[in-house]
Amino acid sequence: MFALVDGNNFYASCERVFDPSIRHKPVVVLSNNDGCAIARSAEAKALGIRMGHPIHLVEPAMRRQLVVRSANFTLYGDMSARVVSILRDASPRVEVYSIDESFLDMSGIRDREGFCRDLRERIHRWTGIPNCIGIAPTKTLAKLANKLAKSGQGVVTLASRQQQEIALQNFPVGDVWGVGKRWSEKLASLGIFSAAQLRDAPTDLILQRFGIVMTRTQRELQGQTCMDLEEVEPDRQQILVSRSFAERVEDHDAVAQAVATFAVRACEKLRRRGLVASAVGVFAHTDAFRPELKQHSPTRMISLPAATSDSRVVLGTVRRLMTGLLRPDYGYKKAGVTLTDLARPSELQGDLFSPAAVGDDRLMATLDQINRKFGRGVAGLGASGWKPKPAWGMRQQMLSPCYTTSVRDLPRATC
DNA sequence: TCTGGGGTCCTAGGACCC
DNA sequence: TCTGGGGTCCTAGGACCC
Repeated sequence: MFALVDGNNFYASCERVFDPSIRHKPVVVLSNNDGCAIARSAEAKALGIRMGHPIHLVEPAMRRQLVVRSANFTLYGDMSARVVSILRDASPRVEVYSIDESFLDMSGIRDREGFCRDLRERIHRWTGIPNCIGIAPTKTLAKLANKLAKSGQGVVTLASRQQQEIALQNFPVGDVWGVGKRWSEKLASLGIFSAAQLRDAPTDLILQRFGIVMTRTQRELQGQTCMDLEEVEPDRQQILVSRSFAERVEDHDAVAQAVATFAVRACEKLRRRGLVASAVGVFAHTDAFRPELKQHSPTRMISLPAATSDSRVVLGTVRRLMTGLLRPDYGYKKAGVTLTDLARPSELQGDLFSPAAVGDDRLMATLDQINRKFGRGVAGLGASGWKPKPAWGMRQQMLSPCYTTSVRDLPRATC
């Protein structure tokens, strides 16, 4: 039996924890560059603000009613860690599925509903994050139960066949975990509209039309566990750092500096996970939302002679990849760096004549330590350019303080 | 003026091997 | 004239997730 704990409107709720003045207002959190809505409070949803909707397309009159915030992932990540620590305290087996969702193993717990009600209350009281919990024999059903819990009850159990029957009859198939927009359209064309209909559809038809993944979903809806709790996060296969720029950038040096910055950041992520990369890629895009402008989306990838997590090695590679990549007189709107062929250094295949991995681990560890202690970007490499306001910077005009991770941003109480 | 970022898995098709 | 069977690896594209 699984429980899925999910923070309600997570990013919007994080914004509210330290700013009571926006508690009952329609709050919208925007994506990087203040582009699209990526979280909405209940009030904002009620006003019709859709997920992923570009904020500049919202009517000005409506826009004025909203409390709009730039995404503050430092804050959300820290709040998430607080919630997870409560979960780990409550249950020995936890899978952190995303920044705002975790699965818990419910086996051995007699009064599951009571347990989850307590847990829900504790999370809210200790962190300020409202949340809901769904309980069911499979992850897919637990996700479904969680969605039902959002409409008021807070905790929903779908343990018995009877409970599942009523719930699945009325549950739109497009809201089932693993069924996206495309699949739900295709399912509709086959006369499948509800979760119950998908559960009861002929398996060979589902396999033939949708593949193995959907049949797994179907089995999970039938109550058969296909997905276990993954307590240990599997190693990444790829690390990608990319950003859209606030403005189109024609200066190739500025793009190169942006890409260098992303490469350094990607290497930090790589080292943090204890991995090394054997391939490096770069890409850039012009502004796809301006079809009248000249478009160019170059991409390049190269295998390294030896695996590394050394920023200097990756930067040198990135510099070579960037040479001649961009076209003169084109304005670029986005760029990124990918690290692939990731591995643990101990698992690398050696070579008689050259080392399996290269780089100075101690130097990099020192660099990481300095930046952890004194703040990101305190020490680094010159290729990033080091400008306080680079041409490729992000737009973040409504950023909230990092209340929980920066001493300067500690909330103040006045009396 | 303004449109995110970071992942996963599966499948089909082509190149290549013996 | 005739032209197999079995496999791997890679890539691109498509679907999904938060």
